[in-house]
Amino acid sequence: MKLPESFYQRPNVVKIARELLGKGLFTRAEKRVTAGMIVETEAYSWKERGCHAFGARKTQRNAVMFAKGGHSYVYLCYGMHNLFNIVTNQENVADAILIRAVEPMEGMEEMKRRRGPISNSFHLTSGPGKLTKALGIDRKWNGKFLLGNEIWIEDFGHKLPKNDIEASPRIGIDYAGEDAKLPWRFTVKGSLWLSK
DNA sequence: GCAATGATTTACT
DNA sequence: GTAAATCATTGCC
Repeated sequence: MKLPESFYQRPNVVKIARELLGKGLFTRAEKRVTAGMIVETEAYSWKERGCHAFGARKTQRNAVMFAKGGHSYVYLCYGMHNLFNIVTNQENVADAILIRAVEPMEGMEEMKRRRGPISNSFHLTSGPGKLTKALGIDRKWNGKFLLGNEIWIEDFGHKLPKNDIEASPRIGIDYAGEDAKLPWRFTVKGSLWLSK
């Protein structure tokens, strides 16, 4: 079943990031459904430098982070990669969770088609820029609500033992200084689909 | 108005 | 291991 609105609107973004592991991310693009199990997330909060909305600075790009929890935040990085985030917390509190990797579940052939014939299946969704391409997410998906029929997250009853979850520092945000060391990255231990 | 740069991926040395 | 690709957003002039 789909995760309820209330799941995203709780105040502790780090806790939500951890709980998203093992959940299913579904998209319906070009009339085809594709889905993957979330195996890697990172939490971002307006209180630390790693976040686009650091210090509650609102800009045109990150405006959707200030919406209430349960919206999607998609933006372009390095000029060519769409990164997918989930907005959490209450309205005007800019917290978000970056989905860094998923394990393919449904629509494998469709995802391979979008990614091109070159990449083998293990590289299909093992990175934030790759999974958005595989699932058909691009910047037009920014600001969508995660309870519609285009994109949503399901709890499909996957059992994830607590000791299979690992926390580590986030990746690629060296510019954030001390905040870069926060152990706000969560991964499923031993998954073959983690980003490298 | 304009230059700097990034929550990355890929290919090549 | 290193570097290039490539562009919207940002912040400063």
